[in-house]
Formats: sequence, structure tokens, C-alpha cells
Amino acid sequence: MNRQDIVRDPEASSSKTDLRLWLRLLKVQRRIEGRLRERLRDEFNSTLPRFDVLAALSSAEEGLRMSELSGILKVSNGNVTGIVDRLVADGYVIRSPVDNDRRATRVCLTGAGKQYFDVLAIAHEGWLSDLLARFDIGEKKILSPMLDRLNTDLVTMTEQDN
Amino acid sequence: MNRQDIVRDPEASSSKTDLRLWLRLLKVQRRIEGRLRERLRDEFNSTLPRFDVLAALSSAEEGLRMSELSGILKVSNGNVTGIVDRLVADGYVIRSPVDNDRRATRVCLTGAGKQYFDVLAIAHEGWLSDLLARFDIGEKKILSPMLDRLNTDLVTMTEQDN
DNA sequence: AGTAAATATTTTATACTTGAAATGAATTTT
DNA sequence: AAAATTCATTTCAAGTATAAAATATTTACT
Repeated sequence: MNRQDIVRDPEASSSKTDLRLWLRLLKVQRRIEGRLRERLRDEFNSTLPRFDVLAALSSAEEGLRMSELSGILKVSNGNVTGIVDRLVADGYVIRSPVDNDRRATRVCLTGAGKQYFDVLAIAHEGWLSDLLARFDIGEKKILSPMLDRLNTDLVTMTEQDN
Repeated sequence: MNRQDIVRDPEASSSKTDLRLWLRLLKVQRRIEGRLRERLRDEFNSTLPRFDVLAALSSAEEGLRMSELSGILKVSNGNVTGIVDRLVADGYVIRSPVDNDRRATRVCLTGAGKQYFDVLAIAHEGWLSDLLARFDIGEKKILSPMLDRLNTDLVTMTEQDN
């Protein structure tokens, strides 16, 4: 069975199907992300990367190290440095030293940051809820765990952390 | 039925479910995109935005205007200007005037651009195929059209073009 | 203890991205 | 036709993103 045969058989060759699947996923992701970014900008004069950092910190009672933040958000260290710099300037987060390790920095929400994020989070959840309102509830129940399995498979393929 | 009741009823309140769905989609998208970017950089010293522009042009026999490009890729006009600038500098695309409209610019692949993209496209398809290899084939068949429907619903909600 | 290796973060260079303003050209209105 | 509007693109300012180099610190090894 040579390459030609593989390509002619719709069952055996899934690479075009895979490509289409990826492009569709990307299209959905871009549309949702674009909408969320637009709302954050227009209604809160904020951005998605800022929101992501605040969200990560808000689920960490004791704050997070810079490297934990970049690990959770899956972005580079240097990137987090810049975003945290701006959030510090705005008074929403603070950097503090870590006991017994002077290399590391702990980043925490300030009181103002907590208050601010609580408002953002409710709005964010609402926007998402609105965006997905027309999508069939039954399909959601299938799609969500399927994406979770896909992610698990990807983790296996890429041999990285979850 | 007040807000508390809604929140307590797992069927009636889907905003948490929607949030989880979005976060899962995002996680999958970031992982795949990260991998593709890594490969493009390591194996071809290129980037995803460049690839996207070349891909769009490669399906357009007569080339595309700048605004058509940004429309297809769903990125801003100014963004496309920069990426095309670099592709022109590399000799992969050319800008040419459009008859009867001196405001517009047509962007086309050069011969070198076509050759280059053909190589990239095959590699790209292969990487994707590898990444999705472990994901159940039956699930793919369900997931792909479901994402398509989700996109359609989103288009309705956001009242923009497809 | 003293050196080497590993770790956490920042800095740097470059590229991508947006939204808004600016420019130049075509179309519509008066 | 002149003026106003719309349109296509570029420019600009600010923010986001990566990879790689630099810095500072900690841990491991001898």
C-alpha cells in the first residue's frame, strides 16, 4: 500500500480531516477570544493576558511564583514579567520575597486586585454564557469531555505537563 | 425561582459549564499552536503568522488584497501589513497594484513563495496528523462537525461574517 | 569549603497584535 | 464640480509573545 493508495482511501488517510478539525477549532477559539478581548477593553479598559494572570492568582490563596504563573498560563517567563509589572503599577498585585529562596518572587493579589477581579470574573462568565447560549446543551455535554480527552492525548503526544 | 435556586440546579445554570468548556478549548488550542510554532521555528526558521498568510495566498490563484487577507485571517489590517512586509523582504510574496483602484494592493505568492509553501504545508499537515494520532477517530468525526456548528452559532451571536 | 550544575527571574532582541490616527484614493452628496 | 463621506492601506503607540542571554541564588559534588 503506497502513498497514493493511502490518500485515495478516505478512512485510512485522516490528515485532511485532522487539518480541518484544527482549522475549525482555531476559528472558534479566535472568535471567542476576540469577543472577550473586545469586551474587556470596552467595558473595563483591560486585556485578556491581564485577566489570565489575575484569574490564576485569584485561585491561589498564597500567591504564585513567577515560574508557577508562566507554567499555569503556558507562556514564557519574560512575558509574565511584563504583565505583572503593569499589574503592579496599577496596584492590583504585589511582588514579595519567598522565604529561604532569594531567587524567587511571590506574586499576590492586593485587596484592590481581589475586588477588581471579582467584578471581572462575573462579567467574563456572563459574556461566555451569552456567547455559548445558542449552542445546544446536549452538544456541550459531549464536547466538553471530548476536549478534555483530546487534551490528555495531546499531553501524551507532546510529553509535557498538563 | 431566585438566583440561589438557579445556581444550585446543575441543569438550569450552565455558566460554569460554559466556562469549563471554554478553558478546555483554549488549553487544546494553545497546546497545538505551541507545538506547531515550535516546529515551524526549529525546522523552517519561520512562524505561524507567516504560514497563515502564505496558506491564504496559496488558495487564491489571483492573489488577495490586503483587506481580504486580514478578513480571512481575522487579524487587523496593520498586522497584515507587517507580516507581508517581511514576506516581501524574504522574496516569498509581491505587492502589485489593482486595476481601477489605486487605493488597493494585490498580494501574490512568488514562484519561490509557492515552492516554499508547498514544503511547509506538507510538513504542517504531518505535524497535525501526528499530534492528533492518538485521538479516537470516532471522536474526531463527532468533534469536527460539532465545532463547525459551534462556530455557526457564534457567528449568529456575534453578528459578524463567517 | 570550593567548584560545578541547576534554578528563578529579568533583560534583550525581534516579531506579532491591536486599535486608532493618518494618508491617499474613490464614491456620494449637494 | 466641490465638498463630504467612505474605503484601502499604512503608520503609530502600546501591549503581548518568544527565545536566548544575563544575573543572582541555591543545590550538588568532590
